[in-house]
Amino acid sequence: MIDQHTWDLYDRQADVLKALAHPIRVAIVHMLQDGERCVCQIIPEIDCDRTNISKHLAIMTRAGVLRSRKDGLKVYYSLRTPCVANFLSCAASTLKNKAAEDAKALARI
Amino acid sequence: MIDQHTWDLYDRQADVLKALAHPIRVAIVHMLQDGERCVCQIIPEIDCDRTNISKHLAIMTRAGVLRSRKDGLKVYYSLRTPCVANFLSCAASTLKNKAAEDAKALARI
DNA sequence: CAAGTATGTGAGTGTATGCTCACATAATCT
DNA sequence: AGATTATGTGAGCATACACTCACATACTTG
Repeated sequence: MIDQHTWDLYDRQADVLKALAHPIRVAIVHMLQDGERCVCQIIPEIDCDRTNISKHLAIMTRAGVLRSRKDGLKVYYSLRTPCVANFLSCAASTLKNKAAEDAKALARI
Repeated sequence: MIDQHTWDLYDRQADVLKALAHPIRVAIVHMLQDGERCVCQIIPEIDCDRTNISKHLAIMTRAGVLRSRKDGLKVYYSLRTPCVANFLSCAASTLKNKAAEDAKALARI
């Protein structure tokens, strides 16, 4: 049986993962892989309501995935922990792997 | 502007992350780090409804995170892509990192 | 083949999440 | 100071998700 303290940890780890589990947030993390960007650079790349992006940035910041820095009118966001970028490539290889196994399974039929 | 094909990729990457973004599923991935387990081994570790665990396993399998293998009455689950285990340690260091920065920010006040 | 064991599924309900709109704040510029 | 630009926030609605219960399937064993 998993004890309460361990569940708390799993809860918070899940929160970090939740913070990345949305296509728009994946896109933002992808953009930030090459360094910090201000909101005004992120908005034109992602075709959706401005305030929506603000909220996605807030979610990731609250979860500890992003860090923000204000410079004049602009707010710059960056990845707080670079390892989160690996999530994306691992997710990609998971998809590839599954596609390959599914194809093999079909071939067997 | 991000094109449609790239959004499709982000969508599917987000699906993989969603498949891990739940405390129970984090716990299961944690268990499977040391190798495959049958459902009957997972259930007693996690104190919740049996059918609920079935559904969480189905979600992760559909997303390509887990693989299942039937042996007699039992079904054994394992990680399809070992790199997903890194998610947990990266999530943990994200939490640690954020805590450290928050503490530093408080100290500055 | 009947009973038992291990696991999966569909329907219904409650809660959480995402999105948009109107409004708020904060720094800059004239 | 007043106007403008960049960003954030709260309320309300729509959708998605997690959970439970009753039921279904599939293999095994007497």
